[in-house]
Amino acid sequence: MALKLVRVAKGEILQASGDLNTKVYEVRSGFLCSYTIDTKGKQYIFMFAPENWMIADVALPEQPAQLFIEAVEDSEVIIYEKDPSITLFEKQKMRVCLAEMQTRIIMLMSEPAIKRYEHFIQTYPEIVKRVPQRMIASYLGVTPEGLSKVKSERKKER
Amino acid sequence: MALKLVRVAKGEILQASGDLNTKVYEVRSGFLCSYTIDTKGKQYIFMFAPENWMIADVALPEQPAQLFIEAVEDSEVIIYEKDPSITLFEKQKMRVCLAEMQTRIIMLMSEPAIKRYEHFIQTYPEIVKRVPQRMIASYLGVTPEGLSKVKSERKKER
DNA sequence: TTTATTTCTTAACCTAGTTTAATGCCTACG
DNA sequence: CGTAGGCATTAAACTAGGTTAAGAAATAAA
Repeated sequence: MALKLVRVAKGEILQASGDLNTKVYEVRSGFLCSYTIDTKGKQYIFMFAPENWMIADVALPEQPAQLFIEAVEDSEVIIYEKDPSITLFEKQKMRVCLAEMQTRIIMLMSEPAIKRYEHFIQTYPEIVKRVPQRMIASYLGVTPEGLSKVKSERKKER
Repeated sequence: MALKLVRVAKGEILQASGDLNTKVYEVRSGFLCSYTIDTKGKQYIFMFAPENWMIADVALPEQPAQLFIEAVEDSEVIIYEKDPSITLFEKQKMRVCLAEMQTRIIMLMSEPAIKRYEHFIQTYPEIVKRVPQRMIASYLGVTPEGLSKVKSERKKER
């Protein structure tokens, strides 16, 4: 399997939405994330990937990528060519990712923004320290303003 | 790997939320679905599984299941013990399911209910024929009333 | 067929979260 | 040092969709 180690600087884009032959990225150090952008230019964080995580667009192989993959911090990344692909995904790391997707869909449907936020900071306290809040808001499916709002409402209640 | 073929009647529950050692189900004939229920008793469809689909709770193995798995029609189901598990998931079928989860998260965050609905009936016209609309609404993260509403608003616009 | 049960739709009201815009805060950079 | 760009917070106005309730329509059961 083709394998490559690259260094990317903060802000660099490893893969863009629309790209064909997407790849699988493993973060050796640093921090990546994936996201989409809608027609109005609004960004939606899809996944965070700190050290030791894998990140990829899991759209079907013939399809163009739905996601951008970008470095949130300077990072060292191992790039796997996707072809023999899913063999990677079955590994433990991918299980965590799958489970996260499941929980996330459920929460997007059934929990209000504040609950999703509280769950997130409890589950991923280290990520909270490393990305701006607006990215967390985006990951949770709320606007930064919306998150600020529900947070301050929650405070008042006490 | 332990393997079992069972017949289940419509409405039968193969696995309940909270169950340990969850299994993987392959639908030979009929139709299954998975869902959660919140504290108020409201149901949220997580996945549909017509013939030849696989369905499972992908929460981590030590964790209790988040999902119920239930027969929407009388069905024949192959049950796989989960242990050697992910080997199954990597198969093509699971890719489709993964891709669907990705698209769904993106759409839950970025598209209004009506767009999600239109995408669904276009992508899965056969499913639309087989399940009541309230289940589709639930899958899309809207209430049945909400779906009726946006549908009739869309009609008026023309 | 008649009855019972579930499903779909409509309507009035309500709320969580969006949008837009302004303000203050940092941090980076000249 | 000052200033420019990104980030967080707040507030006012708005809206998509939720909630509740009731009626119509379709399915299933008897």
